[in-house]
Amino acid sequence: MRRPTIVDIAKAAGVSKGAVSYALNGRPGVSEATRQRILDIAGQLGWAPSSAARALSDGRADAMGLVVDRPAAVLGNEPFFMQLISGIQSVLSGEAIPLLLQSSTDRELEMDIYRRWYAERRVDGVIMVDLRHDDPRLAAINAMRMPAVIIGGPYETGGIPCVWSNDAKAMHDVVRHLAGLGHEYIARVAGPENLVHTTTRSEAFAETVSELGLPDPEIVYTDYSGEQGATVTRSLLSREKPPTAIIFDNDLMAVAALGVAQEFGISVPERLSVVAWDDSPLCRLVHPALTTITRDIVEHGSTAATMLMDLAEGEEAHSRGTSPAQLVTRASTGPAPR
Amino acid sequence: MRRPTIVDIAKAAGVSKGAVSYALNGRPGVSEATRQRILDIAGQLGWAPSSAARALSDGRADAMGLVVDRPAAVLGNEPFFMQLISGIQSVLSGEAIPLLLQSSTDRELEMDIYRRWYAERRVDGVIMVDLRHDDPRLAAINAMRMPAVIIGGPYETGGIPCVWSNDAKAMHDVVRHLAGLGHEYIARVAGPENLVHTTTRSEAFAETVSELGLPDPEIVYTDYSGEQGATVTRSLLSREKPPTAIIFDNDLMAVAALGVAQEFGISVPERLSVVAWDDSPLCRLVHPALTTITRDIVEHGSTAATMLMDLAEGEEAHSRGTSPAQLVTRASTGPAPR
DNA sequence: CTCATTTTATAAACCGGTTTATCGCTACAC
DNA sequence: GTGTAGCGATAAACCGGTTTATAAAATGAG
Repeated sequence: MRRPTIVDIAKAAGVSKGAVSYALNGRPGVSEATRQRILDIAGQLGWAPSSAARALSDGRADAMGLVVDRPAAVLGNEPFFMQLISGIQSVLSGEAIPLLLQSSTDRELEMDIYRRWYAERRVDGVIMVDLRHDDPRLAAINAMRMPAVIIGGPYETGGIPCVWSNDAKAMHDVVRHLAGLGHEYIARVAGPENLVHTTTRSEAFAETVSELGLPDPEIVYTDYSGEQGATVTRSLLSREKPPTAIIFDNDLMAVAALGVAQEFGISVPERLSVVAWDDSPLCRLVHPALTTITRDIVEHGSTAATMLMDLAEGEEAHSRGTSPAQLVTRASTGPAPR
Repeated sequence: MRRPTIVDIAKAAGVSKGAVSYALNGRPGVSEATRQRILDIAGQLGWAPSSAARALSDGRADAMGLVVDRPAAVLGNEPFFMQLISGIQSVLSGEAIPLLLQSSTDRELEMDIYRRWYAERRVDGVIMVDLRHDDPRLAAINAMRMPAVIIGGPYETGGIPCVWSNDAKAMHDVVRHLAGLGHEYIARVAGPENLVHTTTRSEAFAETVSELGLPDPEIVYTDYSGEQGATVTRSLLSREKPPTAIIFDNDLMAVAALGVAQEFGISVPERLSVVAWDDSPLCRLVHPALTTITRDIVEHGSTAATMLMDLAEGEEAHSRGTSPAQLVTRASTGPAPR
């Protein structure tokens, strides 16, 4: 039951190793008859190339990597990552390139993993998520000269190509939607402050609010968890002058807010409008269904994977924006209470 | 910026390749002084062993694989997988062993992936999920003699060791809980019928119901999606004699059911009790909070990974049960309406 | 002091592919 | 008939490690 090698094939076909290699890779150097004979024998023996031998010989790993730097518990509840992964897979699977996945607990460990993967020739490149301000990973990646693509940006990427979505525009749309419904006191419950895209959204939020001449808004930062979403919502609704609309940075916190509102006897959307970010089945299932910003996360993944493949081939890759995010209005937003 | 090899180290230290190998692997054959010198130089050069070269030389891949055979869209909404993965990672990361992840669309493709991975020496073993009746993967794995561990069972595993949870006992507890609250018409909204654990739960459900002398129950099979959960719930609640309690096979469908109940003006738990399966933050966030069966999914992953490592070392591994599933009663279950 | 043993180190083979250099042979142009 | 391409195939080097066989040097026993 030993796994067959090209030497086994060569013996069986009565030719040399080299001839077998040419035949199996479809390159010139063998006659058509010999090629067919070799292919047949390889098929019979159930041969598959040893990725280790290939990698050693041509220096390519034929694998890509993704490190996810969030607490494992949070992960399972963020549809974002699995959607991203499935987008990545849709491209890589076609090339029979596996994705190496490892979760990490902090950035230092994450950089170690990158270094090790690349030094060990386990991957040809990586996709990076959760871009931070002054992100130390950028310098590390650049120093290693490892092909990489960032999900996020387009600023502060240190010259590394990225796949970005126009969060500022999306936030603008949300605020205008709410203002159009008569809301004046709009709050924003954001993700972690050190993430670049959190700041991008916050700035767009503040800008649009001020453009519209609305009172100074409140922004609260969280760790994306449902617990913090609930806590923050409770605190906001307990104010003397509570907001009439809240924009959340993911779906889980918005769902938690619905629960808190119900607990407070505040009906949605009559007395409070709620907006989530990144659509998921969850947003459609809860009652009232959540108004959200819908982005095509799967597309983010497939675009990034395609760019990474190009980079690994030695070609250039340029940052790309994704299809624009859409505001999907559902039952959780309505006219501001009088 | 070429990645350094042991030859570079050997040159720098003025010794042979072999000496470097001994030094780096902590085996006898070099003096303590030489070993230190070599280690220092390796550190300075930022050397890491080429996994390809190692794999080629000792025949080990130092990687494990997981194929997820569900539609990508469903994946993002199932906390199960990310939790399982994080459990697996918690063991593998410690050994610096990456996890190869690939999603597939059908079982044939999945078996191809296993075959290729193993033939290409990309993995030393795999973890299999979603055990089905007459699962063709079992024969394939056994024929390849590839180390593997199944999440599920303990029946129909074809002799492959597994990590299983006592679903029958859990289902028994749920039904008794509901019966204790006075419920007689209890329905079960299950996952796909061809999964072994779905049948296990269905049998336990039917058995317990009949033991308690309750009327013949209804079981409906779905694809786990929120949409089907909602559709089925709608149909059940439209019956002339609707169930007063419904047990779902995951959390998403239970959440969908809460929405449908609200839509129908049926209050939970006063007129309908709802039970979910596998706890997640979601179950705590919705209103009313969902009564669920809680299993330690992360533990499933870590146990499976440990067993797989043993198998790959050539040791035997025996199937193991996990810590028992717990019924967590929350606000979504209450006394049956009169 | 000699001989046996252990320690330290090296050269070379090996893992399974890819690739380069080489060679014999046929086909073709001149 | 000679020179030159071009085809089909092979031998051998190479990728970066591990491991075996072997040799030289240091150590110990008698």
